[in-house]
Amino acid sequence: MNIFADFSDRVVKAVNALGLKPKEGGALDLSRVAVEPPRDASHGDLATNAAMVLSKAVGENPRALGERLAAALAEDPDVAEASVAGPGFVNLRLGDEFWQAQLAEMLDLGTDYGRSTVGAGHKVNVEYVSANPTGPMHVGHCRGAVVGDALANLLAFAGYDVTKEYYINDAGVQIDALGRSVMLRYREALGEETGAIPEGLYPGDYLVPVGKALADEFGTKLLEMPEVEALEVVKDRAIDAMMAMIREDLAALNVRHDVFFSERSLHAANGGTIRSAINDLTMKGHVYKGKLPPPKGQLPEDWEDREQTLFRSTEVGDDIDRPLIKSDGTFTYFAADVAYMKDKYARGFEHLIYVLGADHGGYVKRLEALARAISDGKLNLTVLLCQLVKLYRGGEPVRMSKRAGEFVTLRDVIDEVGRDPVRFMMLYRKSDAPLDFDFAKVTEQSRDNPVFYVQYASARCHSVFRQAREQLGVENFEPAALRSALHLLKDEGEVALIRKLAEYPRLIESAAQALEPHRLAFYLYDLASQFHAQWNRGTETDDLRFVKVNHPELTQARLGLVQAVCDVVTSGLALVGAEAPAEMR
RNA sequence: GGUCCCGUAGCUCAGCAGGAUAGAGCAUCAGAUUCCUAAUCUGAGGGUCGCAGGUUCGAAUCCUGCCGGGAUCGCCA
Repeated sequence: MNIFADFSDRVVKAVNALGLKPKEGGALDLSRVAVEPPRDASHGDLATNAAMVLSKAVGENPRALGERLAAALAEDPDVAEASVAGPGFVNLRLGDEFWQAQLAEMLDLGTDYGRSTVGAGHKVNVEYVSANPTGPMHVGHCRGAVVGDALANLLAFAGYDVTKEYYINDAGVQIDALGRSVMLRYREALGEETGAIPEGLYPGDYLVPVGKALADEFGTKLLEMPEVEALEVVKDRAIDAMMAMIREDLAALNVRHDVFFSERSLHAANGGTIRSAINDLTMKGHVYKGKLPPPKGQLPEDWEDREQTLFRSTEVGDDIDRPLIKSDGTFTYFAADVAYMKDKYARGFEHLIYVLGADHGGYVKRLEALARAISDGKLNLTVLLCQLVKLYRGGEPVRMSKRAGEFVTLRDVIDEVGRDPVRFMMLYRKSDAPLDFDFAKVTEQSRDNPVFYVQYASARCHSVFRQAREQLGVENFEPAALRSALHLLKDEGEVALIRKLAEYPRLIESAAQALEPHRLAFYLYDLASQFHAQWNRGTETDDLRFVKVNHPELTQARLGLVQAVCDVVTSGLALVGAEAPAEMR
């Protein structure tokens, strides 16, 4: 349960009970009333801005209104103290019993604690990765993959009906190049002397086994058929092989998609699907034939004014109209997107989320325009642009040359630093800020590394349980036992920890609604920090140790708290896509 | 030139649909190990939130304009 939402209702009730009337007449606007954790814990457990937000409409001094509201809220049995502070905040302090009851509820729910229904089952499609199937995934794909996956996890946890989708760009010139590259490897496998890989083809060694497999399967048969036909076969096999490789890369990163959607399938049957999607747009008056003005600034050298079939996206919010059919009659990449988005809309999605790299920034407006045109404004569309990841090794930038086929693959990164650190670090920054990724630092198992800090909290929880079992001679602590004496948890550090845990449901909801999975990583860091602090207080004050051999009841209560911390850390790390280890070596 | 993103402590960054005295980590300095993993913790110093206006009870947060950095800019995907 989100206690902030709960108390927000209670505050609204209290406001209503005061019988406030707006000066201007009509109904009182309560939409801006909020209940939040106060910035400074010394202010109390909860704070509401209600008095400040309403004072103007009501024509009453905010502090005076606050006093009346505080008096009303003090009637609530869970409220130990209600006071007015600052410009008119009403601060609430809740009784220990309330927090102990919260903890009991957390323990009942286990790792389901924090699961929410704010999503109300709305159908959301999260499209991410969508790397071209022309080679293994490289680091550039990594951030979008993790952000998209964690976001999808988060949305599902918050009650949305989420589909994780991968759009396979298996059409277009890069696939032709892939086909010809593999054809070369195929002939090579048959013993032909093929020489150097020509410019424009993919030189990577990873295509060698694909050529070999073709040689094994077909022998020289492909050489005997017309080249166009042979290339189709080769492309088929090559795409399959590349996607198999990509799926393995994704699995290594703990990324799993529900749907792999092929761009090529849209082009099948002579582009019928795309043609019909364009027809739909045409019927709605969004398509015309014409010429685009040249881009401002410096004119491309080979600029030629040509007539194309254009999407009148400027009428639905874009800056410039966008080509659908090239001057030579073939479809643009965007044309396939029209059909693809139409398909998503037909599948019943209410919200489409695209996780794209910063280099696709120029694509955002036309996608938004397209969503409006296709659905008459009913379809929600959000593009999450992930800024670039800069790789460093001990402070020095890592150079990559795509042309020479020298790039750091995703697999290289995972092998070197491990899956969990990669996932966590990719989320330990908001996605619209660039991210520096230093191999040395991420590998380091130290305080400089937030991944280990959080995972250590999980390990420490398990360690406390191990110690408790040993010292108390108990084989296993029953869930009921952990809950039996929670009333003994009165230390301010313990209650503070429960408060922090109580923020989790609200965090899930707000992070999901804001589409900001990084908040989860920061929350986990904070929680771990508070837990480590409480643990260490036991080193100063013996009474505060979690395991007290002479006080089995108190120990059980504290183990209950440790269990709840463990559950939230485990749950949060699962959303991040990392493990919550029982011990660290 | 157009569009989008960023600008917060020496460095790397948080700041939750505008709220109280702007927070962490690193680095610096001073401390804590007869004690559940010191992979941890406690404390100190460190800020004109790029600049200038505006909106309002209240702005790091919203609006406008500048400055600085990055991404991108017809028939590539």
